[in-house]
Amino acid sequence: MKKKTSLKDIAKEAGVSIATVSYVLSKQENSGVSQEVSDRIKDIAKRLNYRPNQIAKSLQSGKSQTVGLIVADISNPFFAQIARIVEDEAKKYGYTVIFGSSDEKATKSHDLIKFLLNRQVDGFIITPTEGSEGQIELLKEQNIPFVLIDRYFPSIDTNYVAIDNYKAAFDATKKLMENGNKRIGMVAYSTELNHMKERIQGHKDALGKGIYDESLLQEVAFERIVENIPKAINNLVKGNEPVDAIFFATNTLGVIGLKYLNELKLQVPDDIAVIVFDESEVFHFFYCPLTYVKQPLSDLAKKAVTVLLNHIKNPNAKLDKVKLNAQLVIGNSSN
Amino acid sequence: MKKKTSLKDIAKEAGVSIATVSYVLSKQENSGVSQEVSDRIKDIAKRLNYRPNQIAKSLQSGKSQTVGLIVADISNPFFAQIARIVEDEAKKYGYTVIFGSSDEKATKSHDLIKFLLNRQVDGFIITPTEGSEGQIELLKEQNIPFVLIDRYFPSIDTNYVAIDNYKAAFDATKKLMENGNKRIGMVAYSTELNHMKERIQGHKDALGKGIYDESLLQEVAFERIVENIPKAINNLVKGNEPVDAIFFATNTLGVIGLKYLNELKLQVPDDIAVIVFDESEVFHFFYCPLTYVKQPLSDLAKKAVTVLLNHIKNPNAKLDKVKLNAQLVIGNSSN
DNA sequence: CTGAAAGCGCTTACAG
DNA sequence: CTGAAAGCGCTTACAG
Repeated sequence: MKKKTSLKDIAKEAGVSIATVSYVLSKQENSGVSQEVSDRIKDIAKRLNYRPNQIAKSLQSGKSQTVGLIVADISNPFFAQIARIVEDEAKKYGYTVIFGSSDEKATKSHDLIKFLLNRQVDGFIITPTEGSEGQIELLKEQNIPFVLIDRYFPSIDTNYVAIDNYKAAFDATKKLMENGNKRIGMVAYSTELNHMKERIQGHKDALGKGIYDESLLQEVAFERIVENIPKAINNLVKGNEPVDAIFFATNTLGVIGLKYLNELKLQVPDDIAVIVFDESEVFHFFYCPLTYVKQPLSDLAKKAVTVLLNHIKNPNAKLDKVKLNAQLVIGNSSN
Repeated sequence: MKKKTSLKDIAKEAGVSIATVSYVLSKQENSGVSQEVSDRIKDIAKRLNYRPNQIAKSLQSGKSQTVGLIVADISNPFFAQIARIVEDEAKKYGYTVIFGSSDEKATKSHDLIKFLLNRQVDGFIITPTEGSEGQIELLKEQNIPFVLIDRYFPSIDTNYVAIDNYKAAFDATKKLMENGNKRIGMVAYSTELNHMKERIQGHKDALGKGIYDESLLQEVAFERIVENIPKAINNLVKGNEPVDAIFFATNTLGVIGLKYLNELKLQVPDDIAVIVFDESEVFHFFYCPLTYVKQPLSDLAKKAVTVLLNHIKNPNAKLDKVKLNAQLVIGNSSN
C-alpha cells in the first residue's frame, strides 16, 4: 500500500520547503517562485502523481466545497433528474454534491441535516418535508446557506426556487374547461406543503364558486397511494355526477391513476380528459398523447445552485425568492 | 455569523484540556475521565450545540468515511434506484456517498475518479464505461478499494457484483421459444461491455446454431437510441422473415421499442411477443402485462456496499466476484 | 484521573 | 526569491 504523495514528499525531493511547493502548485502566478524551481516542482509533482488532499484544504479554509442535496427520494425520477442537474451545475463551480433521501419524513430530514453538517457542507439544497419548519428555522439561525427547491414555507423568510403552482394549476384546469369539460376532478396529496395547497387552490379558483364542490377534490396520503388512488378515482368517476376530466396533481399520482383508469377501461381522452402535473418518460409511453403541466426542471435546479453558491460566497446577499412558470404541453415535449 | 463550536471552546468553558474533551465526546468508555468532569463536558457540549467536525477527523484518521458512486447517469431510474439503496446501506455503516455521472464516457469517468480521489473517498462503487479499463487498472495499482457493479471486465481481476447475464438472456429466449415463437429478434446496445456481450451470447445460444442468424441481432449505439431503435425494429418486423418475438436487452431499449411498436399498431403479445431485460415503473403502465428479466437490484446494490466496506476495512481480503441470478417475471412483480 | 505534545496535509501572513 | 511558523479541529500515544 503506497502512501499517497503529499507536499512534504515533493518538498523533500525538490530540496525546498513545503511552503514553496504549495505556492507553486496552487498556481498563484504572483507567488514569486523562480521559474527554475517552479518547473522542477511541477515535474516532481507529476512524476509522483501528486493529488492535493481536499480534506486538508477544507480544514484549512473552513470551506468543504461541498453542497448537501436533500430530496424526498433519489430513486424517484423527478428528484433524480434534479440531482443530475445539480450535480452538473455544481461541478462547474468545483463543488461536490452529497445527497440524501428524506422519504418525506421530517425526522429523516433532520438527521440528514445533522449528518451533512458534520460533514461540513457549505450549504444545502432542500426539498422540505411536511413539518420540517423547525429545522429550516434552525439553519437560518445558524446562518447556514440554503435554498429550498420545489416547495417552501410561506411563513419562513428563506431562499427558494419553485414553480408558480397556483398559476400552473389554474391554467391547467382552465384548459380542461375550454375543451368543454364541466366537472373537473382533482387527485392530490393530502399534505400541508404549500406547493400542493397552491395547486389545489388554483384548480378550485379556475372552476369558480358556482361549479366547485368539495367532492371534486380527492386527497390521498403519501404513504398509501397505491391503495387510495383507485378509491379516489372511483369517487370521481362512479358517483351520481361523474367527472368529465381529472387533473392529477403530480407525476406519480398520474402514473398510478392512469394505470387504474386503464383497468376501468376508461379511454383517455375520449371518456375522460386528463392533465398531469409534471411530465415523465412514463407518459411518453401511454397509448395517446397526454397534456401536462411541464415544470422547467432544468431551470429550477440550475437556479437553485446559482442561488445557493451566491449565498455561500456572499452571506449577506438578500434572499432570493424565485418562482418559475410551468407550461402546458400537449403531447410529449421531447417530440 | 456565529463560529461553530469546537473542542477548544468546550475545553475552555469546562476548564479542562482539549484532549479530555475529546476523550469524553468520542465515547471511549475506558477513557478514565471522572464521571463528574465527563458529565460537565457533555452538558456544555449539548448547550453549545457541538457538532464534531468530520473533516478534521478525516484528516487525522486518513479515512473520510465517504464512498464514491460512479454511475452512467443518476437521472436514469435504474441507476437512481441503485443510488438510493447504496445511500441507505452506506448510511447504516456511517458512510456518506458522493455520486457522479459518467454518461458512459470514459473521459468523464476518469475525471470523476480523480475528482473524488482528491475528496479522499475511501473507496468506489463503479459502473464502468466502455474503454475505462485503464482507469480501473490504475485504481488497482494504487490499492484503492473499489467494486464494479452491473458490469465488469473479464480481463481484469477485480471485485464485482453483477447479474448472470448470460443465463438471464438464455432463459428469456428459451421462454419465448417455449411459448411457440420461432424467430426471436434481439435489440441490444452496440458496445464491448461484457454485460451486453453476455446477454447477446445467451440469446444466440438459446436459439442454437440451426436457427440463429445475424439478422436477428440488432445493435444500436448508446448515443443514437431514439433514432436507431425504430430502424432496428423495422429490420426485425418488416423484412421477408418477420420475427415472432423480440427480446429487448435493457429497460431503456424496451421503453422506446415498445413505444414504437405501439406506433406500428403491433399488439403485444398478440402480434409479437416481447421480453424486456429489467423492470421499471414504466412497464407497469403498459396496456398489457409484460414479461421481464427482473434483476435483483436491491441485492445487487447492497452486496456492492458490503463488498466495498469489507475491502476498505481489510485491504488484503481476497477479491469478491459475485454473480446474482435474475428472474423471469410475468406481469408486474409489485402486484 | 488529566494534560502537553505531535501530527494529519495544507495555506498564508511574515520575515529575511 | 524562499522558508519557518502558526493554525484549521481533531486524535492518540505518552507522561505524570
